[in-house]
Formats: sequence, C-alpha cells, structure tokens
Amino acid sequence: MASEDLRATRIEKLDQLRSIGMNPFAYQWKSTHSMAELQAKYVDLPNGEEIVVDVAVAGRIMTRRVFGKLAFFTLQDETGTIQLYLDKNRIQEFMSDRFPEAFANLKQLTDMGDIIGAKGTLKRTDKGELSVYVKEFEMLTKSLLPLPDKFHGLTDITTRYRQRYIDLIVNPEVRETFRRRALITASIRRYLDRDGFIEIETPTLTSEAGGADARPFVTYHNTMDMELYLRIATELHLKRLIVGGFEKVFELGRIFRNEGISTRHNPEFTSIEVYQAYADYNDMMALTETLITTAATEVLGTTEITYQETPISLTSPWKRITMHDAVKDATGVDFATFTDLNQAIAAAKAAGIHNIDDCSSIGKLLNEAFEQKVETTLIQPTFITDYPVEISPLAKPHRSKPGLTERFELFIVGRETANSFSELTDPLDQRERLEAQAARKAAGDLEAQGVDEDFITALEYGMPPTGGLGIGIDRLVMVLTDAPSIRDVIAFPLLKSEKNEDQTPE
RNA sequence: GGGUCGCUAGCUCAGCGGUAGAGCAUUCGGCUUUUAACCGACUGGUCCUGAGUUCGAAUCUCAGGCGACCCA
Repeated sequence: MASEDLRATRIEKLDQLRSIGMNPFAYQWKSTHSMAELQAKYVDLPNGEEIVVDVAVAGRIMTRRVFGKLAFFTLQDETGTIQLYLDKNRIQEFMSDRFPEAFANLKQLTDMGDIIGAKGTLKRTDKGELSVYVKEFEMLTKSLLPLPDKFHGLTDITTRYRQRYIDLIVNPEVRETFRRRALITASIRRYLDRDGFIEIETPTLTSEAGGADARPFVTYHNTMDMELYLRIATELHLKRLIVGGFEKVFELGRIFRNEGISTRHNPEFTSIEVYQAYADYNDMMALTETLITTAATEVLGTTEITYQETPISLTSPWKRITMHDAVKDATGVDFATFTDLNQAIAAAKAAGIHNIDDCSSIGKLLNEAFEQKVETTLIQPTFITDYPVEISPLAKPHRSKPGLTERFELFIVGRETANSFSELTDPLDQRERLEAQAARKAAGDLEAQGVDEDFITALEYGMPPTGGLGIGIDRLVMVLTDAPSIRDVIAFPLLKSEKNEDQTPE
C-alpha cells in the first residue's frame, strides 16, 4: 500500500477513536514506573507468576502480536521496553462500562508507532517475559505514519540523518549515544564547577572572527547595517574575562567554521575552552587528563576503552613528546638542527614529505612533516608539545626553546582532540603576530585572522599569566561512544537540502 | 576539488536489455502464551531526475541531484 494510503487509513482511525469517545491526542498521563525500573525491580519474578500491584506505564507500540482474544504489544519508553499482556476478558471487565468494545477497539484502532498508556498488574509469562497484565489502556497519541521494518529497522543513512527522530525511535543504540554525550558534558561541567571554574557565555555574533585560523560564516544585521561573523572560537572573549579579573572561566558551546564536511568535520561543532589565571600549559596538560579520564570513568566506568576495534588506554599519565622529537622519530629528520630553510626543504623532500613548496619557514615545514608523517599514527592519547611560533599566534614563546611556543595538542586515534597554550600575554608581541596574520588575510588567505583591536587593548591593561585549553567535544564523544563519524554524535548534522521542487520537469 | 560506491513499494532488499518482484508493514478473514507469532486472501511502484542508444531501458551511455566512504 502506498504511503498516502497508509496515512489515510490511520486518519480514518482517528475519526473512529473520536467516535467512541477516545481522544487520539490526549493531554496527560501519569506513569508509576519506567520500563527499566519495572524490569529491574521485578527481575526475580518467576515465570507464570503475577504480582497484584497496580502499575501504569506509557510508551510507543513497537511490535504487536494479536490473537483472537489475546494480544501482546511491546511498549517502548526512553529507558527500555516492557510487554503488555492484553487479555480480552480482563480488558472487558475493567473497560466495558466506558468502552463496550474495548478489546476490539484495541485490535482495530491501534498500530505500531502509536503512543499509549496502560494500567494493570505485573505478570511474568510462561515464556519468561515480564509483562503488564493490562486492565485498562488509553490512546495517548495516534501515529499517522508507518515505522520502519520491525526486524530490519532503519539503515538508510540519509533518512537516519535527515529524520533523526525515526532513527531514535527504532535504534536504541542511537539514543544511548546522545544520552552518553549529555553525561560527558555534564561530567566536564561538574568537575570544573567543583574546581571553582565558572561558565560565562560569550558572543556568537562578532564583528571580528578571531581566536583560530578558520573561514567564518558571514551574516548581516539589518538595523545596525553591519556585517557580522559567527564565532570560530571563544578564545578572545574568554581572555578578556581573565583581564577583567575572573581567574577560572570556561565556556562549552557551539562554534562555526565555514569549511568542508567529513567524518571528522561538521560546520557547527562544540568546543569547550577553559582559562585559568596563573597557570601554564603544564597545568593544562594535567587538567586535560583529569577532565577526560573523569568523564570516561563517570560515563563508561573505565578508562580502558575500545574504539572501532582498537583498544585505547585513556589511563593517565599520557605520553608526552615534543613535535621535534615526534617528527624525528617518524622521519629520521631532526628539524631542530637546521638554520637554513633550503637545507630543511631538501631534507624534508628526501624524507618523502610533499606539498612543501609554499612553506615559508622551518617551523611550517616541521608542522607539515608532523601532519603528514606523525598525526595519524598517534592512536593512544599523546600530548604533542612545543609548536613553532609561526603556527601559534596566540601562544607564549617557550621559556627556554627559541622559535617555539608553550603549546600542546592532544591526539587520540590520530585526531586532534585538544589544543592548549601558555597564553601570550605580551600585547606588543601579540599585535605583531596578529598583524602578520592580517597581512596574510589581506593577501587573500581566507583562514587568517584579522587584528581584534579591542582584544589587544585588553591585553595592554594587563592579563595575568594564564593557561588556556580547548577540547573538541564532538571528537571526544566519538571516542567515548565508539562512533565512526562525527555525524553519529551530532543529533542533527548539516546536510544539503533535497531541493525536490528544482527537479520537477517544466 | 578528485576517485569509488549507492539511490527500485512505508521499511529491508532482489532483479542488471524483453509483462517490476520477495519478506515485513498495511487491508480483510481465522486464532487466548506470543516475542521477526502463525495460517489464508488481497493491496501497494515517478525503479532519484533529465537526455540519449535501442524494436524495446529499472537494467547500457551522458549530464544533473542527493548521500556514503577514501584521497587532497
């Protein structure tokens, strides 16, 4: 039967429900238990035994097995499922005063996908299924559209992303992923709160997109007649708060980067940035370990996990290695020994590093070598430390290593998962570095930052030594939920519109 | 941006040049211990869109749309 006919059949049932005095779109229902609570509480009830205790449940009908005078429905709520044992004699006994044909109504007017409430006692069937032995049922919401195949479920990836609600209804593991995501962010916030950090919300609409190298989304404010940019990082505003006297601040929120889409990139994604006055990047490394191992322990109960069949040990301490040493180990080339760019380029080419013709400094060459030869090999959590100054415009110069900064990035399963510096607090140095960025931007680099003059002004009032940390929440959730694609941890990932009207022939 | 693969009934899929199919769901009939219930009967299609090749296209070719994965 075609989709429209299936829907029409159910709309017909709406009218029938109304005609017998049952509202197909009810106002309220009070359950006594969730499905999981009942399953846990009565786990020891023997087969064939009934407990005379009145319970009320509500949920969506996932399967129906209907006999002449008996029916079994599987009812699903957020926590799980329970079977309804629907016996004609019993239902007629308790409902026939209001609904003379209650059992026939149940058989004829309910469908898979409907949301119903049921009251009754508890009984474990002879076959061992804990069931609500129903006295009364009530239609709560009539569903007009058919659910996917009860056995094969929904596998079409396009529908799963475009109509996530269907995916959530029929795939319990998808609900579990988003439940875990909420637990992970709650764990992080709880830890920071206990440690004296406060969360302050900073602007999403900004007149200058700074704090990272990324192309921003541009939008427009009508009454102010000005272009605005969606934030690409929360960094520069959170640092202003440190200047203002807050000593431990963070923001967990959405940022936007106008870039490509892949299994690791969505144009809007979630980061947490944390800033702590009087701390440096060593303190931030410790905080990173603590936040992630705490979340893993609280949500998964362990720091020994499996990601896509690879064992990952999140148990701290994690490996720490400088970028120079990591590249040297992977390629045999020690870029720290070079003083001449051409010499370094020759060595890089000899080591098989490609696309280096526009590397204008040894530091960029080192970074290119790192990205090509090291990054994907960092499966176990690893802190890569001491990045070149050329690629770290907001990081403080290393206290003992010229040309490098006090910066680290955390890699897990070959992906950048966190980024942190001893924050640059020298306003004169900061201005020079941002002006170099602005020159690149003027030359056409769409990912380069401009100079945020007010941010420089804030630094001139004086920012205490500060450690800053950013963690990519989506990538962290991927690791902790064993999700292969970032779209699996974003409830409503960005997809192209289907544009059906454009395909209609003239 | 490049490559590979996919798009057929509400869902899951088969069909790969000769009348568009199956299972589940739906509809109707039967059934008081099922759990992919079962038995019987019926119904259901823009084969992603457009153009081309052909006597004939879901099938072959080209262009486009959407999506997945890999690479840059």
